[in-house]
Amino acid sequence: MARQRSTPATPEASVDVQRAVLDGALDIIATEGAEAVSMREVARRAGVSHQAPYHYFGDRAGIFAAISEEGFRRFTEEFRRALELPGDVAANCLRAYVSFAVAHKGHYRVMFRSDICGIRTHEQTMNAADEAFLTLLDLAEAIHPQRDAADAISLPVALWAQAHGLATLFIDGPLLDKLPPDTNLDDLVNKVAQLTEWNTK
Amino acid sequence: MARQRSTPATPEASVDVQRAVLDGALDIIATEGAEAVSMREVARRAGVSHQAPYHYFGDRAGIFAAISEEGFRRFTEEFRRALELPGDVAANCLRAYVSFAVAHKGHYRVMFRSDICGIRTHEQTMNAADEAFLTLLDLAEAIHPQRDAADAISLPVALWAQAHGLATLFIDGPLLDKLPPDTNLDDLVNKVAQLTEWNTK
DNA sequence: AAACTCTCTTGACACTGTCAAGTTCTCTTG
DNA sequence: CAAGAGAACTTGACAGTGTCAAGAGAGTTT
Repeated sequence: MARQRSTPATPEASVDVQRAVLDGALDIIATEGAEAVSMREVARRAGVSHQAPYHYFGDRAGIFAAISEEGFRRFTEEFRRALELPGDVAANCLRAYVSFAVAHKGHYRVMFRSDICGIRTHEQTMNAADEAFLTLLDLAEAIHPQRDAADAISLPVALWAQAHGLATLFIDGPLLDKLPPDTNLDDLVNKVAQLTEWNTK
Repeated sequence: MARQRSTPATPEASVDVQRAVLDGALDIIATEGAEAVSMREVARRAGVSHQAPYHYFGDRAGIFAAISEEGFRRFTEEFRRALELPGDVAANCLRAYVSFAVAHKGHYRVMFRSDICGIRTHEQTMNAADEAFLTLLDLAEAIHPQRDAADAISLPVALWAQAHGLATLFIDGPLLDKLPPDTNLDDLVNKVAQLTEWNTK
């Protein structure tokens, strides 16, 4: 009832449809997984014809690419904030990484599925992913500024692996079934952070 | 030409069909991803009718469950071997974990996709996964035997996250695009292992 | 030889992604 | 202010999909 306009072909309305399609897809991905996303189902949820989503996104892959692009942009924002917090920067960033994955399950699931994320096929998605990767390099730099220039990649990879592994185990892996039922995930992330020392010799 | 028998309804032949279905599916998963697996395509590759795979596996989920069960069993074997190697046990196991994922991409991709792995729905798959998890606990025990019994889970989780993160970044993530083209993956795994110290205070 | 079971096959159904071709509205241009 | 352009859709069609239902033909058991 908020919107007065009822003419559908305005730019404003088109944003609504785009958003509704993405939100519908995200909801399906978060609850049922990416496989369950069908063009016709998201169209149905958005209250448009089965062909309307094609107008904006080209095809199914286009929807996933849009989702992962949005995900990478939001991720970059949140991760940058964590980078500037006072205290243990590695622990802060690990927390931020895992929090993002848990809070934006739909986005995260698409972002790190190379078969559907669209990084290789959609330029804007690739750019967004590149920017996210830069924040990771910044974290490595913050942890160990004067590291060997010839091996600038090992520490970022190690950091990323830990965070990504934890995140995917939480949202998709069988880990949750293995934990004691009263486990607090934040505490666990903190403990893992405490347990880890990066040997920067 | 190796097989003389041409009667299809023998137990021997049925094993062939089962195996052919799984191998066909694994090939599709490793090259195109799990989405691309269709009952009719694996049937076609196995040279049987589109309904034959249902006889053995019930449905699509049944094929994935069989694949991840097989994957967990093989994984347990290989990981146990690494546990008993001389030298740095953490590094050995990290190498074994990542090697398994890279060498058995099809299996690994299914094993750690909670939406299709069948751990929650297929008992035998769950049992195989449980056994694999036990090997991980053994690794943690080998690294730090006298750790706090009240927090027996943090170290296994930290180890698992690192290995799983590295493995998934290698086989599915955008990491490979970020690495210098001449990077040796084994070397990188070794460097990550060297970089990591578990703070067992 | 009859019944049963295992290993499949054929046929049908609703559903899917996507191509092609309208249709309806808004906005710009003359 | 009429005409055209273009955006934002819709309707229709097609081949391909997962899966249910109902067999068919071997082999084994009784």
